[in-house]
Amino acid sequence: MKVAEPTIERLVQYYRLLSQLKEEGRRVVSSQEIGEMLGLKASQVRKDLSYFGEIGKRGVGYHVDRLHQHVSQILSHPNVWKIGLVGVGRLGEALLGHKSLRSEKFGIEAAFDVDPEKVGKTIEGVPCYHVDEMPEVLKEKNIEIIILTVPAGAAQHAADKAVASGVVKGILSFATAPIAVPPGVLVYNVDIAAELEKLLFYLKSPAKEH
Amino acid sequence: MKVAEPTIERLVQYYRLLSQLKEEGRRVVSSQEIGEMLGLKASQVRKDLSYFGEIGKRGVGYHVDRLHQHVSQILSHPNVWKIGLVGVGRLGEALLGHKSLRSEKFGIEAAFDVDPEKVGKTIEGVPCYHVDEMPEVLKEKNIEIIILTVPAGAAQHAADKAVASGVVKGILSFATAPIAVPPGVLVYNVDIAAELEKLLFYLKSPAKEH
DNA sequence: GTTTGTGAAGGGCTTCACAGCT
DNA sequence: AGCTGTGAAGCCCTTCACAAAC
Repeated sequence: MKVAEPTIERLVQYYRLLSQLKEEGRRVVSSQEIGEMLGLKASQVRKDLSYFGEIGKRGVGYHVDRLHQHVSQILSHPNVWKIGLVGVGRLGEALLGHKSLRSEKFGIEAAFDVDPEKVGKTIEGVPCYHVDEMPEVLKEKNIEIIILTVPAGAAQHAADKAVASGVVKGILSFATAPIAVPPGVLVYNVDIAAELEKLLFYLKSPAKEH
Repeated sequence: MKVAEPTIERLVQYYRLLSQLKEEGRRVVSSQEIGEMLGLKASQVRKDLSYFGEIGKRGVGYHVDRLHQHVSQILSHPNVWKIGLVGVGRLGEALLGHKSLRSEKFGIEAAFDVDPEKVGKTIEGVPCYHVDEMPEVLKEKNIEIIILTVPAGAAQHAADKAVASGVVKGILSFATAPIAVPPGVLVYNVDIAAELEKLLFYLKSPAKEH
């Protein structure tokens, strides 16, 4: 089954909204209502949800509990992902303690840095190792995901070292530098500075509403 | 002139790369080379750069200095943007000290929180005010951009308060909740948890290389 | 010969519009 | 009558391919 990336992004939003509606005791919701709450067209919502089978009831809408479980199923994975975080600077430390990076579905199991002040300590409940120990620790703990929060200049080197372990399948990078990886490894970039620059550009030249 | 959002995002990358090439003393670069360094097709690079006039030399390539200045011009703005950061938690504090959010083109001028421990202090060189003081401080300092790093539950309220000042034009939100703003205010979202979920989804069901 | 600039083609995501259930 | 599911249309961005410039 082929699913577009924007659809997956919205599914995460649907999931959050449905969790909330469920808590509020809401039983049924329409694509129209979901759209209004998330700023999307109703047709977009229906198309997204229809990719994974007919789940709504025509003339009625979507049953909140049922849809919640359905979306959860789509986003679920068989095993619990183990994550390693490389670069325990301010941003890295912030992410180590970030609530949305803790769940029953994944968790940060190890941190890595070069600072002797940090190596050997436990930060936000996560043990910190030296970057040189990465290959062994990643293999030992079977860590398949890496969060990269190192300075741009160190990003490629850190990525290489992580990938060399042979167990890393995906990297979420916050570095403002493009990183190259061998085929089979998936990289997503979160470029905070670029997001800000985009915002500033469209504020300068008023064009469209995002 | 109509410019696509993905183009602006890439322009930021071109700018960074050109700054680096300039420092290395490089004089000329081709679209092919830029593409290889950033992981883009050469035709994409040329199309992006051509939106803003003919800047390359056929048969030669792009003059690094000239192109650097040209891209800088495109991304530039007449005034220096002043930014306010709302929510001095771990993530907020990390962003206050983040190098890529400091430049001659913009800067964080004020932080806001409700924690009495933080209000009145100067954090990473930025004075911290109480959230209740936002309207006056924003107006006084003429702060037009807001970075939102508050918990999801507080995001809409904080956004409302900031927008109520009347001077805020753009919001960069890190909250995992959609925020509604009146027309004329531009919102960009950085959803870290959603990026991670996307990565995990495509790792589960091996599909395309990003 | 080399590399840019660009119209045209291609591909992918969104929106429309309506058939199909309830 | 109300709302979903979906083929078709529309729109936007990327890629191609080649003429034009050096």
